[in-house]
Amino acid sequence: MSAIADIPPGCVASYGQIAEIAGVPRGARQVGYVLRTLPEAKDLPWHRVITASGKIAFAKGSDQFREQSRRLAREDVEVRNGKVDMKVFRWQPDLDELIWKHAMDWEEE
DNA sequence: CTGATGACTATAG
DNA sequence: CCTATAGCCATCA
Repeated sequence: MSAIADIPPGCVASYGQIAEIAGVPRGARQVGYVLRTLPEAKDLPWHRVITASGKIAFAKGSDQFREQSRRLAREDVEVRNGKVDMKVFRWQPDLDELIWKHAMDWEEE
């Protein structure tokens, strides 16, 4: 089970958050491990996974760092100085359903 | 089995 | 904001 695949475009989630959703309350490091040994052919949105403080988990300037920033920027996620504004881009699983619901309401009006 | 490692996190100074 | 510390836990040598 990879909760990572459920992260919608334009949002990010922390390693701990992913772990929790996946049913592993303290598996933040394991999530990192999984991503590290990730098969490329999976098409998993690994770039939407960042640290709890909103920072990209790579060293600024590294290839991976640039790759992730680029992918995020492309998903309309604003990356400033290697960090993402969690208050704005943090993914909240329930939010999906809410937005969906509201979308329905809007259509009715 | 034991100890080191790391795409982590929370807390304290 | 940054460093130090201490938990955390699957994987590996």
